[in-house]
Amino acid sequence: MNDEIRRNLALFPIGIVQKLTDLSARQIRYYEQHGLIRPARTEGKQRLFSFNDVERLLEIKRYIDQGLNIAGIKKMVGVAPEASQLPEADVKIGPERKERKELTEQELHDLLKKEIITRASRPGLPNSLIQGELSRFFH
DNA sequence: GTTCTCACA
DNA sequence: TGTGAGAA
Repeated sequence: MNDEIRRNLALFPIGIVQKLTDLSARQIRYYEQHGLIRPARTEGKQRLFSFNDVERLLEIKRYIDQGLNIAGIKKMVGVAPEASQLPEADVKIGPERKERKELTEQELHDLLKKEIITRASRPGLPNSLIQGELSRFFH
């Protein structure tokens, strides 16, 4: 499984993302409306965020803290005009899987660790997580 | 229990 | 942006 796929796997429900980013569900949904992120959806309409989405939210959060508004952030992050509905690497979490696997704190840490390790081993760090934000993941 | 959408004092 | 209603 390559990084591209792994980074785009929709894994987290909005609740997890809230903790990861310290953003309110309201804000997260609001940013989605403005095309800043485009999480996948389960058949039940629930949002599923990928690592890429989380990173982008952290990036957005930085700009918010810097006093930028949505309009300014759109330019910074680069909002794909008609990308609001583009199919993203989706994950099968539907009827066929009776119980949606719960993401425990431990599993979450493992996932994040692996993700971070792969980035750390690649000096090029394209869209790396910010050092300061990184600490949030390791309590 | 969690998330979704929609609407508003 | 927050919050509450009503549904899934």
